[in-house]
Amino acid sequence: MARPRSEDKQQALLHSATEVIATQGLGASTASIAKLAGVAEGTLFRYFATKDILLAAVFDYLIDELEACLGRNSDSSVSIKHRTQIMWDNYIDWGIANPAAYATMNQLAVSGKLAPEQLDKAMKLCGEVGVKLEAVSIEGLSLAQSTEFMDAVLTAIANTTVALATANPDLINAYKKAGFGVMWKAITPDS
Amino acid sequence: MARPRSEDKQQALLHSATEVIATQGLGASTASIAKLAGVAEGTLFRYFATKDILLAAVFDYLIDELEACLGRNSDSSVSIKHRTQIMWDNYIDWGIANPAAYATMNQLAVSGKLAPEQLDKAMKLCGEVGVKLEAVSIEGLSLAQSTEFMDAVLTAIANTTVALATANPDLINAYKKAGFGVMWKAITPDS
Amino acid sequence: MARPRSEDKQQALLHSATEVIATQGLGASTASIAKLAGVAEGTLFRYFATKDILLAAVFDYLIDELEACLGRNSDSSVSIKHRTQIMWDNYIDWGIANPAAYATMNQLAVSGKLAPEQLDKAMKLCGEVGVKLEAVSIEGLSLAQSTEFMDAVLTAIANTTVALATANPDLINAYKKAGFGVMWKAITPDS
Amino acid sequence: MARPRSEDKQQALLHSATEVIATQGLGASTASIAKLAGVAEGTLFRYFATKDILLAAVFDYLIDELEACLGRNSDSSVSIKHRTQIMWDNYIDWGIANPAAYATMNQLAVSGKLAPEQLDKAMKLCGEVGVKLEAVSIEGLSLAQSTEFMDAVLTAIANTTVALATANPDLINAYKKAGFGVMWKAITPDS
DNA sequence: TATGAATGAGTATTCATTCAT
DNA sequence: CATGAATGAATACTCATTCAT
Repeated sequence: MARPRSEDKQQALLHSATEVIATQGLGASTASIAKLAGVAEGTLFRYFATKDILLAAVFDYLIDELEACLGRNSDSSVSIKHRTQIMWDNYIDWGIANPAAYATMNQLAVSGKLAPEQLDKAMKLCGEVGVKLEAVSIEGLSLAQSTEFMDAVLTAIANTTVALATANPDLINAYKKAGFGVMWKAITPDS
Repeated sequence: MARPRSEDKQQALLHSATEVIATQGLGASTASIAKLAGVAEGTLFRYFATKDILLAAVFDYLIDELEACLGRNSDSSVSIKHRTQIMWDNYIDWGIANPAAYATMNQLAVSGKLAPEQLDKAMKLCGEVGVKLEAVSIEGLSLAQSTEFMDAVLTAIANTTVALATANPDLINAYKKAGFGVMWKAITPDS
Repeated sequence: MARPRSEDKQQALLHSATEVIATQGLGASTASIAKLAGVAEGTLFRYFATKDILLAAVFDYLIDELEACLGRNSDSSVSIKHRTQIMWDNYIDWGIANPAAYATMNQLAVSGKLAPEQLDKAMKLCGEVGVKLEAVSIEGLSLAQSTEFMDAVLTAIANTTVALATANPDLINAYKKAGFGVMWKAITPDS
Repeated sequence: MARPRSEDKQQALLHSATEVIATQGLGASTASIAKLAGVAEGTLFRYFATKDILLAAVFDYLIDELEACLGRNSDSSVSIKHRTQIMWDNYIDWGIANPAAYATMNQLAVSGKLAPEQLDKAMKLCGEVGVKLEAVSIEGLSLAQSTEFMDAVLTAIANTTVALATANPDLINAYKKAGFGVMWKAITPDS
């Protein structure tokens, strides 16, 4: 199975899978994904040899999309808290603006079908939001373990924020702000 | 007059479903659930008319189990923080001791197959861990919304803690403590 | 399986089966029949060892009911045509008044589950409507065969009449009269 | 570009369904129909999305076959009665020659699974046998209702004739002739 | 390379019948 | 004798995957 020609079709399939899984769950048929992508049933398997491979690719694709939206906060002229808040806002906004992507990512994350590295990468990405903080070491945990833990907590709070904000679109800004406040308190070492 | 319906079989099915779903996902077949429970395929449907009804019942069953394990911390002679920590520890311990239950609850929670009331109840239950805190009102949110948000954050941090502790059983106590610390900071209003 | 006690339950089951089959077809479950009859699932099988035996009994039961309604036209003081018309009217009226019985009889008649004798009896019964006519012998057929043929034709016309009359309740009398006219012409030998 | 959908398989399925239903009734399994047709179980559902759709298609298929066999009696040089008799004979002959088709049509006709238009078409087709007769109006019925009634009677007599002739193959010609005689008397207005 | 027809194992669910109570 | 819980084979239908065109 040589890498097939059309980049377009590959993207269309990943996008279609995101939408279909968001509404129908992981049990969504490959046929329905192919249909929404505008390709034939068999064509899907030229790009992704099995359904599980497709699902893993969807996760990677969504992580990449999310990463692209987060942007880089290399501007060091503003405070670390402010830079963090900008990334936080980007993250929440992305989640709200792409509910299908958000839902599908969650489904995949708990599906047990992803390689550990994929989940790690997702965690890391979220962690980046607060990564410039001087690393905190938690009692009883190595530095790496502490960071992993903090990343995970941050991710969890962010997802919670997205979920509630999506459910109450009128209060997006309030949730965004509240989430940031809670997150900041959670990951900031005691003074 | 006929054989009475067996409470045992109902429990066996709920338990079996928990185990099977934890390893095979929500797509686990009703046949495999019945088999592990030691009953005939058709018997499952005498107790749960459809698979979806079974799934919802599994969630309720797990919530009830969790609730029973949390216990009541009515002993008012100790500080509120200490009482909260006891419940927190119980919650984390339960999650670690029952990984199948934990995994299945998570799968169900994101499945979209549960009634809103069920999810609410789960959130409330977790929120109870910190419920004795004087309620905090978050800027821009009503009191109820603030509480809902805090409950959700608490749940998210707890789940994160369970996940990491389960993955690194040697560090259970460290994660438990770290999780509590982070959670406490997160839900405590700024002084 | 000794003949069970309750005549009532037997009748209730036959009646229930008639109603249920009329609406759900021969695939209607024994459970639903038992339920409508107000008895337990297993009880049905004390009265009718198998579903097929029940179905056959339903047919016999309906034939008996029909027979009872037709009455006897032993009053020889009126003309044969008039006596025939009275029976015809009774037959059509019964079909219209008992649509479930009529529908179920038809379903059973084409089901292939009845013994030939049962179908014969049904035909004979219908044939009785015109039985007092001097038997006509049709060219190429024995007397018995001629009678059988005439009975069948009569039955067919009667059923047709019932079907159309039921579909257009306003025109019951017109159909009844038209049906009789056609039937009479059909079975009357050429003068 | 892919394998074209096979007209053969569609026909094979319709034919197979006709045979299987004739012997096993409408409860015949889709698996058995597919097997006799020589295709996989799943293939059946590519051609007919549900069993009910298949059943309806079988009816249409049989009506078409019957129609083709009836032929046209446009030869106006012979008397109307003679032309009618030719069609009558064709109809009866078809029924006798295709007992499975005949049985299946009857089962379907009383199954309640057909659209009214389908039953209408069948009736019309049979009615065509006698259609050239000047339309008779029956007392109390509109012209359309009279025609419908006559069509139904004609169909009923024809089916009766087929049934008896099939049961007694030696007497086919006698029944055919007798049936025509009765039918002709039935539908001819009184002089 | 793209297509979609074909496949057959797998799914949830039903049901006639049995039998412990 | 009546009950209804238990059974497991059977059913309509789905779907990931293959392969002829």
